[in-house]
Amino acid sequence: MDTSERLIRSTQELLWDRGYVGTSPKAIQQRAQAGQGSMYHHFKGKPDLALAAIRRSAEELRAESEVALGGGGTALERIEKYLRRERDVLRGCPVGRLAQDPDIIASDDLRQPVHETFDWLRHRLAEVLADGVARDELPADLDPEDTAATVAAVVQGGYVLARAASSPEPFERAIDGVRKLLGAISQH
Amino acid sequence: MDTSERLIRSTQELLWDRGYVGTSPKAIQQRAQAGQGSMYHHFKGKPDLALAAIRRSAEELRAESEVALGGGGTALERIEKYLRRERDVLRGCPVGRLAQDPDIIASDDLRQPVHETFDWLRHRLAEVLADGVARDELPADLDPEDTAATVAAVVQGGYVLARAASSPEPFERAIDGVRKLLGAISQH
DNA sequence: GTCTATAGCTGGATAGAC
DNA sequence: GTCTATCCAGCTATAGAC
Repeated sequence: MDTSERLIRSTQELLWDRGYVGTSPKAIQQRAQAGQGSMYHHFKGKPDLALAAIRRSAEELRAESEVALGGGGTALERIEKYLRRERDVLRGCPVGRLAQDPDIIASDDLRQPVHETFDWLRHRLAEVLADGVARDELPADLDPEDTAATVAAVVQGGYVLARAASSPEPFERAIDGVRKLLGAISQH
Repeated sequence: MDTSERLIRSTQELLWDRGYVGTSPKAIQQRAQAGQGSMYHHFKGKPDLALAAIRRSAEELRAESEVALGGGGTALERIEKYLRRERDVLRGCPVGRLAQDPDIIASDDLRQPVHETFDWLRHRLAEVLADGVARDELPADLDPEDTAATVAAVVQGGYVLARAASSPEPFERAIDGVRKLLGAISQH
C-alpha cells in the first residue's frame, strides 16, 4: 500500500473515532507511518486529506448498503437485511458521525459527500419500499419517502443511544422496534 | 446572573455547538465574560465545568420531555406531542450530541448524565406505550421497550440526517414516518 | 473572587535540504 | 518523495498579586 493510500485510510479511521475537530495531522502521520513532509506532499492540508477520506468512507458505505438493498427477496426482507447488517455498533456510523462535526457542517465541500450519502440511502430505501407497495407486500397508503427517512434515522439514532449507554442493547431494541412495526403493517 | 452560572450556561451552548473536543476554556471564558482566574476559581478545570454543564443540559431535556409525555390524552397523543416538540433541528440534540464525542464516551463521569438521560427517556416512553396497550389504544403485541427505543432513535437519527442535509426536511419526514406507522397499528 | 504572568505542549503549516 | 527545522497561534493549566 503506498503512502497516499495509507494516509487516506488512517484519516478514515481517525475521523470515525475522533471526528474532524479531534483529528490532528500529526496523529494521522503517526498512524500512517508517514512523515510530515510526506503528508503535505500528497495533500494540500488537513481539509484536503479529510475530503479524500470522507469520499472514500461514503463510497464504502454505499457499496455495503447496496449489498443488502439490491439483493433478492421481498421489500421487507431487503429492509431487514439492511437493518441487520453487521455493524460495529459502539463505534457508530463512519459517515453519520461526521454530520455532528461543526467544522464539517460549516464547510460545503466537506459536508457534500455526507449529504449525498444520506440522500442516496433515503432514496434507495424509498425505492425498495415503493417496490413493496407495488407488489402488494406493503399497504398502499404507506409513504415510501417518509418511511425511508424513518428507517435511516432509526439506525443513526440507534448508534447514539448505544454510545450513550456503552452497550449495543438500545441499538438492537430500536432496530427490533421498527422491524416489528413494519412487520405489523405488512399483514395488511 | 453570577459568574459561576454564566460559565455553566456558556459551556452548555458551546458543548451543544462544538462538542467537548471543540470547546476550549478560553472560548468559554470569552462567552461568559469571565477571566481565566475566575473560571479556575469556580471549577477545577475543563472536565469539571463540562460535567456541571452536561448535568444541567440533561436536567433541562428531561423536564422539557416530561411536559409532553406527562400531559393528558391518549398514549399516541402524548408520543406525538413528544415527537412534535419545538426543536432547533439543525442544531441537534444538546445531550445526544455528546454521545458522539470521544472524550465524553471515554470518561465514565462525563458519560453518566448522557447515559441516564436516554435510559430515563426510553423508560418514560415505554411507560406511556405500555399505558396505551393497557387501555387498548395500542395492540397487545406491541413491545413497549423496543418501540420506545425506536421512537427515541428516530429523533436522534433525524437530527443526524437533517444536519447532513443542512435542512430540517429529513427530520420532519422521519418523524412523520414513525407517526404514521404508530397510527396504522393503533387502528388494530 | 478576579487579574495578569508564565509555562509547556500541541495544532497546522511552510521551507529548504536531500 | 521524504526528512528535518522552524514558525506562530492556540490549548490547558498553575502561580501569585490585588
